[in-house]
Amino acid sequence: MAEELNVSMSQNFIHDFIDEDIAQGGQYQGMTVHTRFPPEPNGYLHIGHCKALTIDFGTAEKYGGMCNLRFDDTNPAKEDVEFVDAIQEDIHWLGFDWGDRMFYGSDYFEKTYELAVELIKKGLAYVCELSPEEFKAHRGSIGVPAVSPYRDRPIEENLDLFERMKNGEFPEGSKTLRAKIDLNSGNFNMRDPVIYRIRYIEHHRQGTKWCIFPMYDFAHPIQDALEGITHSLCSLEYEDHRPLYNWVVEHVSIPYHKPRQIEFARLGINYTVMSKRKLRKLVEENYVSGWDDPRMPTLCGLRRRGYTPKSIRNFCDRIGVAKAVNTIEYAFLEYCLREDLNETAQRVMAVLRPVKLTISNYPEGQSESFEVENNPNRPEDGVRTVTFSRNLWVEAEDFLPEPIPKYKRLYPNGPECRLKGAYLIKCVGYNTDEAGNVTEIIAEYDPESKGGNPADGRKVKGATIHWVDGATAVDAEVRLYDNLFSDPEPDAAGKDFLECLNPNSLEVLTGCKVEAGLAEAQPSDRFQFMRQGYFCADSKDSKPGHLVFNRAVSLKDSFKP
RNA sequence: UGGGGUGUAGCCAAGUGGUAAGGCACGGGACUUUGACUCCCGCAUUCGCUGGUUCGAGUCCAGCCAUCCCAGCCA
Repeated sequence: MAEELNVSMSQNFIHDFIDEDIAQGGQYQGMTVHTRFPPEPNGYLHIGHCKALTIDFGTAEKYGGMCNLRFDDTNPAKEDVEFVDAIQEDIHWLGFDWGDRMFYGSDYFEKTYELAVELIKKGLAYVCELSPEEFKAHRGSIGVPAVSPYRDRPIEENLDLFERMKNGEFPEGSKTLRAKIDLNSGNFNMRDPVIYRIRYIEHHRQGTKWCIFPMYDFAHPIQDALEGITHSLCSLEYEDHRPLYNWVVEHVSIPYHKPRQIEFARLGINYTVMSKRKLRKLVEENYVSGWDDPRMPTLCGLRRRGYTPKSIRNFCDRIGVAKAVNTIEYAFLEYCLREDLNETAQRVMAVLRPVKLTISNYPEGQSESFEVENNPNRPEDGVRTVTFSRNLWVEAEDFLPEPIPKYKRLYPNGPECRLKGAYLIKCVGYNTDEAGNVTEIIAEYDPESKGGNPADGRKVKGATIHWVDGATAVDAEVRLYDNLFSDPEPDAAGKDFLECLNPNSLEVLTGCKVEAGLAEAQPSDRFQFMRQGYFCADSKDSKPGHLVFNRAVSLKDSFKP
């Protein structure tokens, strides 16, 4: 199903680490590099996840290994099946394939429990009865060690208590299982971290079978080891957890091998919120129409917005992989899209802000048709037929009563311009309403320039202008989007991200003229035109298409009124 | 002032002791039946700062500064 995307991963510091591991042999001797992509099913995937996806799948592929898809569902309070399905769909849409290696962290609950028991038997874990509040009070502080009065409980007693925790004999929050590591560590993750907690919540897969759930720090390394993952790639905020990750791998008996965690910086894009918590708020409180609202940075949102899988993957590959906190400019994402669209998009002419153009010397009632190439870069894409008559619609900004410097479009006695694919014209006048708004542009055409080619071969000074035929053009309801956020950027200091919502982010225009050929194809669709020059159909099932306007308006401009 | 990271151009980013790649953005020009695309040209005498080692330092050493993450029974 995945088309050949031709996106290859370039060498980065993670590869350097892996190369060292392979060169040194040791625990990686003879092993194939395997990675995993471990989303927690508590939201939709966004473009930030695509960076991780690209790194996880790309690294495995580079070394001839596999990348597993594993749902990290060890916290029953936050997870839902809705997200499990959506996540799979989005990963496939991007073109990544995990084959038959899809797992759930919760499928390892039995094994994880056994390993916890093993830890207890080794004297490396104990049941603690501190309440959450007491736990905080006993946590210690910088330079002050943590304490737990239950630390030296006999092994037999721990075993008994832990089993009874599993059997549901104790209320939530009353007991935890803690790893016995170092109450003095400057790294608080090592101050006897909780590795199991009691939760009487139905799990989306396990139902009510369990009432104790392993913490991420305990479950993740075990899952990695069980699946034969050699390199567990994650984001920077887990650096502090690596000692704990290694501790678990070291002290738990999994005959397989010992995976290595490597961290990289997550993706940041300006004017874009990447926090799952915040995106969830936007959806739940109806600031947007849903997870796939075209203004969302989710993969399904970007898809509706007209982004192609290839463009997103190219983007993720090109931004690089490093450990420095980064904020990529939105313009770079746009560039990656334009690049792909320019290659593949079927062109069509459209007029967003129509102004009537009358060809005064073209006979009333006459009509003819022209063929226009669908994609000038790909002749094999063929041509489409457009009709032409005396009355046309052109973009309002293609006319000015008084020219400004370097303006080479329509204005009275201005330069000869070409109506794309049709004729050469010269503007001879215009009409306005009482308020002075331009209502009609008057022009004369050169009958000897059919197809836009003047008979005498003279060069055209003016620009080539897009147009649609007033006789056959179809009105479409159009949505013109700005970015969801504007200056100040979301997450700007002291600003709640909701305060940064762009009030103009959704603009509904009607009366947009669309070339007949396009509108006839899907007469009932409401097309959403994006400023960048592409659009997508309103419903998820409709096939996205693309328009290329005569002038692209950079998203950046929309931030500056 | 505890622990863990990171600082190379407006934004990313390569660089692993031999004289600062590349991309985006931006500016200029050519070309063009999309002011698009394409093509040229320009864009860090300097790598957070200060010292030190060296014939030679973005790379090694020391100190300093800035900045991000961590005190969930979240992941």
